Amino acid sequence: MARRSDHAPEELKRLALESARAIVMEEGLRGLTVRRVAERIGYAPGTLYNLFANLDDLIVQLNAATLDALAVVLVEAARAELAARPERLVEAYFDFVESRPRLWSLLFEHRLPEGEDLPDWYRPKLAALLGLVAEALGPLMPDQTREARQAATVTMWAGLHGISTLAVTSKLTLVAETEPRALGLLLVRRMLGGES
Amino acid sequence: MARRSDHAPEELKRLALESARAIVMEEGLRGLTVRRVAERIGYAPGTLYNLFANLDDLIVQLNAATLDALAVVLVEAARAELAARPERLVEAYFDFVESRPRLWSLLFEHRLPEGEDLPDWYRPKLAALLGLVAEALGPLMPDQTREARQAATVTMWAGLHGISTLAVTSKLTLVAETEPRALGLLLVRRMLGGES
DNA sequence: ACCTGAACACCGTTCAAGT
DNA sequence: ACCTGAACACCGTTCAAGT
Repeated sequence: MARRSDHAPEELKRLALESARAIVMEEGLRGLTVRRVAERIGYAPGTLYNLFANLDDLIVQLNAATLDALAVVLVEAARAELAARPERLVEAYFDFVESRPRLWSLLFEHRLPEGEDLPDWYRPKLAALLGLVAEALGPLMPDQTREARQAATVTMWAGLHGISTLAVTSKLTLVAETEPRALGLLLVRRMLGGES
Repeated sequence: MARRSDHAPEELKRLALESARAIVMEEGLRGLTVRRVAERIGYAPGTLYNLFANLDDLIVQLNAATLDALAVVLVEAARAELAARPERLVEAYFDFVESRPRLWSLLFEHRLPEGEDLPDWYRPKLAALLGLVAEALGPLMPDQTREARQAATVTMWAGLHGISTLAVTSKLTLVAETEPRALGLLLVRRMLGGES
């Protein structure tokens, strides 16, 4: 058999990524298999290998879409007036994580095989997110060198990631009596040189 | 056949965990399978189910051993005189991560199946590590309430985790021109209220 | 050009049968 | 009491054969 359906290849890819997203949102990485995605879109498993190099490639593309969605909410938060930005950004970040914990987890739970690197088009997405935060918060660190501002931004970024990861895997709750987002805000304020 | 070897069950468990550790150090989580561990210790796959509930249980026990090893190096670092502790702790932490990146990655890459919780004996290990850091650095935050000190400690802990994770998965290098451990030290100093 | 379905080489886990 | 080996129900991936 062939040409089982009349989906254009781009359409089919979109469908596959959407099915994968649904599976991850329901069951996390453990539930995501090539065969289940194929079944969900009504094609044979082999068909997915016309659309993606392999399962890792599919996951990386799903993660890229998640990063794009995160960028959208952070851009919105960065529109706030300068003084409100730290809080708004932290709120937006944690809202995002808490509204799709498994999708967000996939961003860091998935690792490429030993020796494989993220594709070239992926890294600019990461850099853009960082740049967005740096631009939004940079004015709050006026007396710092560019290098110092960059270091502070990256540290905030990684720190928010760490707090969220531990919170999502419940490795924080039993050890901290403070809400993750309060810790995030504390981190950002201290990194900005605030005394709060 | 039976009683293939004369290993006491505790000895056999130790051997299995050691084989698992070796596999992870060489190939990471992706290379770690029940069948390969069994082969490595010279037993049938089914035997491992006499020693562990399943593969997740084996991994959790391996991770517990990793946490114990981390505790050892942090205790040593915490012996330094008060002013040197932040730097010594950060150095010890990153030395640990960089000397066994895949073993350390396993701590966070592995997730229990949906709805399963870490065993009761695991959480005190986490709490003890946090407590160790809190005790070592608490005196550097004398004018803070107990709650504030705890929040600061947890934030540092999660932040170091975030920096290390992103560094190990090379999601930091292309975006930061600063060494991970320098970012870690920056984080800790700022969280302690330093102006550096 | 695209898709199928079977095949291959793996998995985790269970369990009757052996000692 | 402990271990084996086969079985079961899955995997990711490939590829000849079909349209």
